[in-house]
Amino acid sequence: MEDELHDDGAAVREPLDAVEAPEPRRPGRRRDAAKDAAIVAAAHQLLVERGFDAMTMDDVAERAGVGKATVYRRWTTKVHLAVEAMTTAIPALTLDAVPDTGSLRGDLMTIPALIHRAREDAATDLLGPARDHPEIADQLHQRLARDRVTVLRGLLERAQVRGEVAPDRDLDLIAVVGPAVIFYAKAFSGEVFSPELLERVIDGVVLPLALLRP
Amino acid sequence: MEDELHDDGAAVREPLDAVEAPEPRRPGRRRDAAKDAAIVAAAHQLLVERGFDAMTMDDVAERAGVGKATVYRRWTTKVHLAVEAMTTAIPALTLDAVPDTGSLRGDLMTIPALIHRAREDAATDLLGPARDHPEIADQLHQRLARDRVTVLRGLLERAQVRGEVAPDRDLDLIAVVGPAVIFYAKAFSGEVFSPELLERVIDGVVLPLALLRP
Amino acid sequence: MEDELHDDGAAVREPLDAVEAPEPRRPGRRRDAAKDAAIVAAAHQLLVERGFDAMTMDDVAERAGVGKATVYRRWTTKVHLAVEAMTTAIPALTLDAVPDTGSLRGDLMTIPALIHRAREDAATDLLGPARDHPEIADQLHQRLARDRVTVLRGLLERAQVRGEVAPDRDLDLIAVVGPAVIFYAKAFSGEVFSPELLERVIDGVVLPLALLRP
Amino acid sequence: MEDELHDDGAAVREPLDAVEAPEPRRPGRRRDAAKDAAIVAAAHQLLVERGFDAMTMDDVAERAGVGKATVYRRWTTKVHLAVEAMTTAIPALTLDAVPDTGSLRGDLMTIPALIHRAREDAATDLLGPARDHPEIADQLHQRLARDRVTVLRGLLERAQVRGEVAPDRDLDLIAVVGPAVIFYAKAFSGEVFSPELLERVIDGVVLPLALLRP
DNA sequence: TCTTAATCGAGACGGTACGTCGTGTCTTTCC
DNA sequence: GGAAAGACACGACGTACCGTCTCGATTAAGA
Repeated sequence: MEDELHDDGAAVREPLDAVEAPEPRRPGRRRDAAKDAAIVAAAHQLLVERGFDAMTMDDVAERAGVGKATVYRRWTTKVHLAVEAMTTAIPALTLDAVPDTGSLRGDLMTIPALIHRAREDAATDLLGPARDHPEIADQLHQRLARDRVTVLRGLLERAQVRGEVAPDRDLDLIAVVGPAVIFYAKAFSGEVFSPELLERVIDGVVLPLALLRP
Repeated sequence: MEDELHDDGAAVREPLDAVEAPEPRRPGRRRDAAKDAAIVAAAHQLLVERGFDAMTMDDVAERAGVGKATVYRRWTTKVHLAVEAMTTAIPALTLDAVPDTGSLRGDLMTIPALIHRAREDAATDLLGPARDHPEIADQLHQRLARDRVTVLRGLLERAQVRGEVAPDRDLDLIAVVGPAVIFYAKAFSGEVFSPELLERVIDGVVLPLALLRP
Repeated sequence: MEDELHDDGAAVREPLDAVEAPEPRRPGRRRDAAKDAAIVAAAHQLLVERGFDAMTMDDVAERAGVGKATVYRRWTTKVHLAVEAMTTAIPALTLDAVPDTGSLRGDLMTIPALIHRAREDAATDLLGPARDHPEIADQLHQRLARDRVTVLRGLLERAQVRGEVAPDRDLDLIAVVGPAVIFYAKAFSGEVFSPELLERVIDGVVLPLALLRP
Repeated sequence: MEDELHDDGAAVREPLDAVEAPEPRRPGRRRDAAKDAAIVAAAHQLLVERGFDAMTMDDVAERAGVGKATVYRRWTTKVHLAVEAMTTAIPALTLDAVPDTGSLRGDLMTIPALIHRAREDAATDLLGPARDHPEIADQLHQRLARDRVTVLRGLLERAQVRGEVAPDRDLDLIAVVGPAVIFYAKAFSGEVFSPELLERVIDGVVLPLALLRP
């Protein structure tokens, strides 16, 4: 998924059905996957500890026990690395991960466990710098926003099938409202995510918009 | 309003009616107010053209036709200046500025004229850097978010008085939903503000939440 | 003399006789001459201690108590700085500095005091790197070689006037022989300069070539 | 001759007539002698083209069509390789190579053909770096200086036997003067070697010092 | 009018991160 | 085990930006 950003130095992969392709592996020492992990881990720690500006590429390299060239061989820029570090740390979110509780409200209330607060702060720092690297911005948006919205849409559809949600609703819009309010609250008033806030949003916004009118 | 940030350099001003105060003005050349404007203007241009990171204090000074010291005499930090530049460019928004069209929907639809798109892009860059300067973050939040939410709340109240809005609604929450969705759309999918988006949000979210059920 | 290398930052100087020229001093803070000295001194120490390759620009800056930019503002390159450091450390040599002992041999024997061994070692390191910077190479050659040869030529002329040296001799060539042999001995056999070597060269080469045949 | 520097990697070679020796050859592929030549050639070209500092080990390997490891398996250091490249390019000089013309002047005038100018420029670059590797410095000195001085001494002795050269002269010193002046001229004034320079040195320095006084 | 004090433009300065590149070593795959 | 390819640790280089300081010139107030 992050292949566009994270140049893995390998030849273009054969399609899976090209069975007889003998995998023409180039010679030469291969990139050590463990370094990737160490670097990303170090970057992530520093990002959370100090924020984007105060994180240093030298520090990343040192903490990862790696030379600077090894870092730059994989990520061309501090921004690239930071984005990867953030998005890797935030696990991809899929519909399967959300248990089907049988009611839309029940489903939605399971969400808090999926959110990683500290990371998001740091991620916000990246919105600006990433603007000049569209591919990067895209990756950031994917993990930070679109993934979640997609999952929420899935839950709404599930509930619609179940008959809980009215058939004429703009699910795309409704799915975006929750994350939007929560993000906005944090960005502009420092209001941290809390179960109370979540509940208020669910009962005050999402359900009223989605559910059948009594 | 920005007095805390914008060091005036002058002794605290006496109230106008304190006639007997002998105006203890220090000697020396007075600050040239025109410079303030030139600097803010230059900063604002660069912010919009290039974004926060790529804006340089040397560039600001040069474009303003001013020495760097003159900039730093007024704003202690690049972040301070940038925030001032952004918030100055975004005029304060008050309820009085919104014409009373007689209906909530009508009121809400007058909003587009009040939004200055380009500025907001740059403002997002400041969320990160501003985090370590709470006073600054606060100013940013004020102009970029709270002002608007307050106005919206005012409109909702007006409509509630009128009987359009149900008396039991969480107006604080509803007032925040609109800006939140629009900001989120821009930050995470580059979706620019448009009248269509606004209409979709008004008709799909704000009015359904606010209005009396039929 | 080093003006071409050491960018003064000052406007072209008026000729001395342009009395009424008001010296149009550019505005702005002037370069601190003390920094020049500190940097050159630091560079020279490190050059002698460690040699050219092991001398670091960061170290120079640190030891001089100066930022790296301050160094690079004056010398564009490590090579430029090193050459300046070497040539500054080797004081310019002029004919006046050599006492007139009354005999050519006497004059020549006063030379040892004028030679600074350690510096020359380091200077040799610069011959290679300086080759791509002709102006630089020139400065190096001036102090390391031409100055000396010029002084020796002066001594020979003095002796020629006195009648010690035959009138038909190729003084340019004879003046170069001494330094050449001594440099060659050091470069290619590590033979350090010593009064004995000097005496051997004077009595075995210079005087036989210069003096009148008995 | 360069065996100390050029690690053969092979067991000490058996004399050719040791037929019964079962050749205890270690297992594994043998080193390809052609690579040695290719590497040295590449190094030499780059040395002449760009000088020591600008020559890169990666470049050498690439131009030689060889892996970097293959280079380092043979020469432990860039300096080692460079010295080998220079000294190999400058053929060993022996007395036998100089035709006996019957006169000292005639012998000396045959020298130009033996000098390879371009190489020497690069060789100068090595004087500095080689200083910390005494064995290396020694090899450099051998080829660049001692070989020549030895040959010149031989010529002088030949002439002394012939009665051309006075019996009381310091031949060691006289033999060194010529190379010294020529090297000095090149190193410090960029004066290239030329037959004219050689003639001037021979007639102005070497012969006057060596020959019997009329 | 002279003194004093602050502002101004220009630009030097200390510090520090960035991204690049070179050396010498190590790893992988093939021969 | 040699060889080509190329990853790796280390560490220097030269550039750029931030926020501070210095210089001489200018501009008020107060004596």
